[in-house]
Amino acid sequence: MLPTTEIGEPRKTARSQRKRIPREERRRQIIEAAATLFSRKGFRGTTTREIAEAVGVSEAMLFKHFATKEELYAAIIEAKSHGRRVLDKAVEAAEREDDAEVLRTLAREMIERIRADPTLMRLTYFSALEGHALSEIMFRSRVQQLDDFLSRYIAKRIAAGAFRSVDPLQAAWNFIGMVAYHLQLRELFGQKVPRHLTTARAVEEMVALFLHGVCRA
Amino acid sequence: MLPTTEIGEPRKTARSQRKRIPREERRRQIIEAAATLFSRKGFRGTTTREIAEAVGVSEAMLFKHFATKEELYAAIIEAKSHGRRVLDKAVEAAEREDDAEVLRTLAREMIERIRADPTLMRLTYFSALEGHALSEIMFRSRVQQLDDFLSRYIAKRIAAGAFRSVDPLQAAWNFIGMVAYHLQLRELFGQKVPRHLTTARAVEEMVALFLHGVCRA
DNA sequence: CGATATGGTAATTAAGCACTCACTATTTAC
DNA sequence: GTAAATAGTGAGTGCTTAATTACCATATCG
Repeated sequence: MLPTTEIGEPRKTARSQRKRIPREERRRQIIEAAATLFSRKGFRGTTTREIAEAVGVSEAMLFKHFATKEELYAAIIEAKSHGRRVLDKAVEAAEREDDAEVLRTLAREMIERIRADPTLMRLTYFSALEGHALSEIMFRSRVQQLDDFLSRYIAKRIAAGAFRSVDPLQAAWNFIGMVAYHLQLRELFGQKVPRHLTTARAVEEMVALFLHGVCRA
Repeated sequence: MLPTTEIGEPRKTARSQRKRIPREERRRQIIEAAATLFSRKGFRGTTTREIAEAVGVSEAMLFKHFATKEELYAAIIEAKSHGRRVLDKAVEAAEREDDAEVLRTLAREMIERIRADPTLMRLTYFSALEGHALSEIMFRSRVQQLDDFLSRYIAKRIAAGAFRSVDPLQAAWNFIGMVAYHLQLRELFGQKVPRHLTTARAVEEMVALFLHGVCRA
């Protein structure tokens, strides 16, 4: 309403020790903050103002980096989707044909990574539910490579005569499903778990069930 | 701005064949429409206007029935949470100690119901992600009773010497996890599935894997 | 019939939203 | 030092949203 000249304007040049931060780093900060917020409250549930506050800059700054909120979202997917692969360690065990170790490592890696930072998991669920086109990219790059790796491994072990003749893809889904449900219960639904059921114990049960389940009877 | 008297007011009494519908039925209509929309676009992603339009009624009407959007949400949970139990048929098989049939029925029921109407599943995910306090109620009433039933059944079969001595709760989670992941892939992530992997086939693979996995070797 | 409760609406309000603009401060390059 | 480039902002804009208000229409019952 009133022109800004109204107030005495104590232009605190001295106080304005605004941190001038190089472009790329600011960009990373924004992506990081936005990812956390989106994963907690969803795309629609997060305001650009909140993101700006979390970073400690003005909203206008966000839009200097990303023309739209949507574009910021895309940048997050882009940044998060090609992280290190979950299965580096498992590949090693697979070469030695150490079945139990392959499964154990796979499960542990999945669980450890997601527990350390549930952002990506939640973001993926949110995207899928909100029907974001980008959810597919996220999903493909993360989950599907697991399916591929494990189902191929199973197929190989069947060919080698070590496993029964099950459907490799379905078998892979079955194992990954156990792990995924474990994570879902704990990270998403906050399910209370009896004390004796440690993560390690749970993983061993999954591996044992699976291996007993597929071994040639 | 202008007083409403400005326009000639063509009070179309004749055209206003407004359907006067009894209170309770309207209420149900609203809940049904809102549930569908919330499940598709989330609580925050759905506007009261959309809901009103879907019902074919003005927004004001919604607020005559439910003081706030939040209250409408609560009513949905209330209405949806005590549906028929998923496990009526499985209980029967459990009494005959027909292991394969127990698991098969359980899996089939879960899959059939959710495919027939994914509303509840999606609503549950949304609530959990959006951190709605009500998600717990939904989750408890729906998922947890499955866990309870199956883990008790497994415990019984271990005691009877039919199954290996696994952890009953973890084993139950393992099986339900397989089914849940199956649903998640198809209903949430729209995963393409090879033609030979019909639902029936998938269920049989799950049951076989589980039973081979827990039978006393 | 007329009084009354009830189903229904159009129009409005106040807040919140993504996004813009005109401008200021701080570097960096010459 | 000065100029060009770059990091940054306060104060909007116009639109959408949940929620309200003030008023209409129809059914029911004495």
